[in-house]
Amino acid sequence: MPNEAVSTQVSGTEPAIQPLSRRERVREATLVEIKDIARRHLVEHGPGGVSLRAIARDMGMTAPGLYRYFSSLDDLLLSLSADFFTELSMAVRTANDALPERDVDGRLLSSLRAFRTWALANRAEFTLLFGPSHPHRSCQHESVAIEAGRHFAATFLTLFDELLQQHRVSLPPEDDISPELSRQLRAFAEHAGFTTENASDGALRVLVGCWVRLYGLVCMEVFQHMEFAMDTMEALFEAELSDILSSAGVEYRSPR
Amino acid sequence: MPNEAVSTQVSGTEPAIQPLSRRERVREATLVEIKDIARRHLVEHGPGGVSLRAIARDMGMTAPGLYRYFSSLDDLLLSLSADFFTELSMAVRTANDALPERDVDGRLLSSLRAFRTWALANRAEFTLLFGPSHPHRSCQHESVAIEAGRHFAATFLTLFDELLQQHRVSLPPEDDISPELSRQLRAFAEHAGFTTENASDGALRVLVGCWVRLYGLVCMEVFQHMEFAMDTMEALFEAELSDILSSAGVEYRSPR
DNA sequence: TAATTTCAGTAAACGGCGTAAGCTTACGCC
DNA sequence: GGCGTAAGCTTACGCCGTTTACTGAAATTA
Repeated sequence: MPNEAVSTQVSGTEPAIQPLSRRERVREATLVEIKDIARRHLVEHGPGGVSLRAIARDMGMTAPGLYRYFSSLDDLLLSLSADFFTELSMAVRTANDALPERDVDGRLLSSLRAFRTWALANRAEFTLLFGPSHPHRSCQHESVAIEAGRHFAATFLTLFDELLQQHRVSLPPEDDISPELSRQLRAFAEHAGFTTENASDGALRVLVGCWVRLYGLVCMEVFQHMEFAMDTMEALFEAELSDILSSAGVEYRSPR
Repeated sequence: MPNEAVSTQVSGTEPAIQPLSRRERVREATLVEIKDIARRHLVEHGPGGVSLRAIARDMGMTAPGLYRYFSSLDDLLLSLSADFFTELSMAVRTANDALPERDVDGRLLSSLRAFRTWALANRAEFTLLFGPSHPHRSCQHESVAIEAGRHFAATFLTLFDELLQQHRVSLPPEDDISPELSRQLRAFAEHAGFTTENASDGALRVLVGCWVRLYGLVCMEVFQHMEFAMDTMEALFEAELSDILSSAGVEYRSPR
């Protein structure tokens, strides 16, 4: 039994070393080729414009062959989603790491801008991640993508957590938060894996408020619902960014 | 030439009286039947789950026959979009008209809640209107839908205008608005047909800010990106609504 | 080395799709 | 009664996802 593989890997993170058999190496290569081509089609024709047959044709093979790699078209798109989430996470983290650690404000600004930048440079991919969810395949365990999504969320959550560590966030008055809202905020925190001591209801309220605003802003731009009037929404984004962050006690600085 | 039709109609708004020939009546009936069934499919299978063949099958006819009514599937969906925009406009207007005219705050609150309510009761329809735009058919003159969309926007714009008439909106400091942003805000106002004297840069800034937040909030709920943590986002919506409107000088009141 | 298992990829087929071209048939008008 | 218009049909083309049964080569075992 030479070239034993995958038997004692650490977890899903990294395959420890690389005792990949030849079979497994070529399989891995085919897998990434499929995903590369699928992404190209996604970018060129949007979600819904991705088809197994066209992908297979581009690779010089037949569609049923792809079923050795993905159990369905949906499965392929889910796998792509996972990739995109980690790519987006990396983009944000990179922007974050470009600034000195103690400059929390700068890192936050930079991270949020990186989110928008990635979204605009990868509209179709963003749509897949943050656009309308499929009607039938509900949010239920689409393991890969959901896990990557959680990981992406953590990127922002830790950043926000750092902000909380420093006193500065001005929290909304306690009685502004209804019991109902409080319950839902705590449920959110739990499911998102945000269980710090610092996470008071007020802090969660601010966090979610910021996220919703950022999300709306970027969606509007990516989905092009202002296209008829604005060529780019950069200026509006910066203005809103300033507002959003000031609600979290962060001092705005213009980019560059 | 009895039963003369459509010769002297006022415009696209209403066919004046109803000198519709029998032919035209039955055609009209078929047309609404197609759209009714299409909407059912849209609701049941989402956009992308609407197919001419399935619609035709449900009506007991064949797909090519539908081309007598719509020049393509896309054309049908566009026509549906237009209908949905006017339906949504009506829902908002109805909520607005339920309160006394001088209660601007109340009418605004009621209108924004009606927007969310309609969106949640008509997820698929909302997605068609406000979800990702098709990649290839850019926003270019999709006449019917674009016109209905403009009409919908006007619903909110007039409401906001009333708010401006009364001094109360506290405008952001002038120098908070970059020249770039100013230019884009004015472009937006012009394209949206919002040309009141009251529309200072500051006012436009507040208006667009409110709209973006409302949009993001409702998108997040309709697209179910918080589903994993929150069953309903009602509480969060009310909390954000309070924030949003306070930025426009409107006093929040809880519903009912 | 020979036998055997595993598995990537194929061909054929089923049912579904949007759409174009050409034909039939009935309604509405003179 | 005759005729034009247009609604709806048939047929056809080329896409699509997915299933089934198969081939043949590589990897494993003996």
